[in-house]
Amino acid sequence: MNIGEASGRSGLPAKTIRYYEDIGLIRPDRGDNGYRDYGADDVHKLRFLHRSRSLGFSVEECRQLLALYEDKSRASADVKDIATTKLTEIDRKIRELTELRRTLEHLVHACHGNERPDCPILEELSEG
Amino acid sequence: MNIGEASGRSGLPAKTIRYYEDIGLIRPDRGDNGYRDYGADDVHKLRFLHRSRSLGFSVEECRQLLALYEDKSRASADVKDIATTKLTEIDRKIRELTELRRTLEHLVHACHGNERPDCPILEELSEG
DNA sequence: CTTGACCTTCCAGTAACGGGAAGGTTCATA
DNA sequence: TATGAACCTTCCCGTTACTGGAAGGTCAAG
Repeated sequence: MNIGEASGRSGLPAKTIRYYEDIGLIRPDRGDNGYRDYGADDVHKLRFLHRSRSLGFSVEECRQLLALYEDKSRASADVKDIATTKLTEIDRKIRELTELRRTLEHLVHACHGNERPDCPILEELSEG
Repeated sequence: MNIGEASGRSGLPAKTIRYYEDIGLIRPDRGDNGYRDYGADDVHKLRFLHRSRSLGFSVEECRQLLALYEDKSRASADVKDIATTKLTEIDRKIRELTELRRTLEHLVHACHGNERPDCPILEELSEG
């Protein structure tokens, strides 16, 4: 199938699919006309990539996961390590954002948001 | 003062300070030797930038905040609008990450992480 | 035979810097 | 006075993961 259909089936934009080929994640066949030709397994990989990217794995992590997925002799512990590390990162991000949220909300509440020029938000930003 | 001292006082790397100049956020004087020469107000602005960047405002938002900060006739409502929008964004990010976290944790718990090649994480990634 | 929807490659840009090269300046020390 | 370290300068490339667009080839329908 052409890239348009592979795009439709995988949910990834054609541009992204070409990019994934550029960086060596997939290697579709080519037709006589030069068009890329995707098989069912290619689409399967693309869906795998789509899903793991949307779960917050970086492209390089996806490359590792894909390699593990294709290596029938790999240990599931390898995969679990990657996912656990990612979980820790997500936890940290959530903590940071929550802290940020608290500070920002404090500022927003302190500002009366009227026509007068005095603004506690700017004052705190300039001193903090 | 030279860029090194401005860096030390503002907490921003010298590279970042030069970058902020490139994109027009600050305009320090220059000495006869070509060195940048920062005054107390420059450092003040740099600290303002440092603080607002660390609160999650983009550089362009910082540019707006800085303009508002320097515009003595602005209404505090303008500032509050920017901060409130940012707060909404942060809330959305926290929600997305929390959802991600839940899915990933589910996967990690489902994986026994032993030497056998079957792995629920990879299976779900390839189907999801 | 033409039109429009595909497809191709390549080039450039995004956000916000960081690394490092090549070279000038300043200051303390031998 | 020389010299070496520690500054400073500009410039260019690399990062992440794409996205947009230009210029041009291909294909199916009418």
